[in-house]
Amino acid sequence: MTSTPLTQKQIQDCAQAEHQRQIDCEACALSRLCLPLGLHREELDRLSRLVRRQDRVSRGQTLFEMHSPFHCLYVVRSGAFKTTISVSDGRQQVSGFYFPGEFIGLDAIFPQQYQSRASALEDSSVCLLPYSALETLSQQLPGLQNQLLTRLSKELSADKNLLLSLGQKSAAEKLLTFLLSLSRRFADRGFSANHFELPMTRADMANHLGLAVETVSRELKRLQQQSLISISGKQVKINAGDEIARICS
Amino acid sequence: MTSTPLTQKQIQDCAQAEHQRQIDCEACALSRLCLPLGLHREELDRLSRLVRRQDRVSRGQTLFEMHSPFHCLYVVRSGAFKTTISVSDGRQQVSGFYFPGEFIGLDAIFPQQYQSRASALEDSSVCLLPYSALETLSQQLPGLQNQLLTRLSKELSADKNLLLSLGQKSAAEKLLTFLLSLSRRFADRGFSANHFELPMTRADMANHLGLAVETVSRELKRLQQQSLISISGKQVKINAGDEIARICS
DNA sequence: AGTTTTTATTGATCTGGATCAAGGTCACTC
DNA sequence: GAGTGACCTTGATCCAGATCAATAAAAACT
Repeated sequence: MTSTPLTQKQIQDCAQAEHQRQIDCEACALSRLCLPLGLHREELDRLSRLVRRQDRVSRGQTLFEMHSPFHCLYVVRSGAFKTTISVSDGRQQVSGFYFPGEFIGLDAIFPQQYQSRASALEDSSVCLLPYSALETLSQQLPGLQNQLLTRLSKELSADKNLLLSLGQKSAAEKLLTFLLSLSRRFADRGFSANHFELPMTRADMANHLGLAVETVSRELKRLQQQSLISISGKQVKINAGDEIARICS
Repeated sequence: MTSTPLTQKQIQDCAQAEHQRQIDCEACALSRLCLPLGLHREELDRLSRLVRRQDRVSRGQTLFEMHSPFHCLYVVRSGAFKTTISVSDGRQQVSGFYFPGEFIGLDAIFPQQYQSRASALEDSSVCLLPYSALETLSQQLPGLQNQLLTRLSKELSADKNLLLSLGQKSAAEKLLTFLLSLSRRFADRGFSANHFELPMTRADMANHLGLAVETVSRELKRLQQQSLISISGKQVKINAGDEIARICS
């Protein structure tokens, strides 16, 4: 039994076909963070057949626009992305940041259209997962079904936590909670938990946390004066991770 | 009001507690809003076999505590629930409200422990879905897998919208957006979209929207003075649904 | 049916963080 | 390496909504 091949239409719907290549999930350096987790060699092969890769997504480029029809999930391969929801009067909310191995577009499964705009924070690359084929395949591979459900649930958890931040926390607490979550995600990816570079601007951070840019600037400075963090431009050092974790929990 | 948690036995073995009965999903009045959607008769039968029902969940009673081990998803049969996340210092955030046909506990799938406390806003009843059995069965029933993924995605969409409210909107806008979402959910359940009763207190509403109770009271009054709504205690009338929808979009 | 408790309203005052305003710094491009 | 535009910081002021305080109205309990 073979998995459903991608139709030309599906490929074009997802993005521009010319920059996409078929790939080998088994050989991918990201496989420990990505879908393949828990799949066997033969299963990986079937997964590989439906995945497409888009290697060049340059800074600022969008993967999809809000309300455009949903066909593919995206997995970040390298770089970083943000998603933005907007209201008719122009106000917008940065609803999430996405790093290698993370899925973009999960909230589009139900309405069958993307609920936000996704754009690259730096030069990046992604894999495209045509959703209907993925759904069919995950019917046959329990590990894949589990991965999908888990990813959805994980993003749900993260969003509930952000709700807590936005609804109840002070500006400084919001920032600490945010930095801590970044720190943990970088650590998961094999980078330092205590020293990293922010891929987003102060404006993105401020908007995401429901603050003004000026407040972010001032509060980061204050957190540095308290020696909880050190910050210089986009370079962040977490000086008192345990203390911060205590404050945020 | 007393709040009696489920016994450890109930939590650990969803299928055995004395107030739980096996049920017939096919005969359930809620089937159009619930999991059975899209399943055939024979499939429904298999689903019915793993679902258990708990008919008496009285006002204030909890379904599960935050951080307790995850075994079951819950589907509201009648009544209404809220979920609450808390931080160590006692602050808490009402992270969601749940009505008949809606799933509680989806964010627990990934961490395998509940991420909030769920409690009944009024006398209610629920169905319990032992998750591991559900996962196994949905491997065999494509319609069921689709339902699960869809439910997760739908809640994700709803949360992203709430993030937009919390991050960017004024108190009045938050309230209108909230009332509109309630209105739509009631309408989906066959009730009036323009006249309904709030199942939660002002305090729950305020907390959910990141406001003070006093602000909720004052802003609701102001919205009534603008003739957008009529409100008296828990009775709400939506007078200008289209106008409200325009403001919220 | 009356008492207690919880929930809701209203008014007065306060404040965290927004907004306004002005420079400063960085990273491009040419 | 000078110019340009995007991004960040800092200071001054303002305001939406929080907090404090008191009362009123519902529920819930006895």
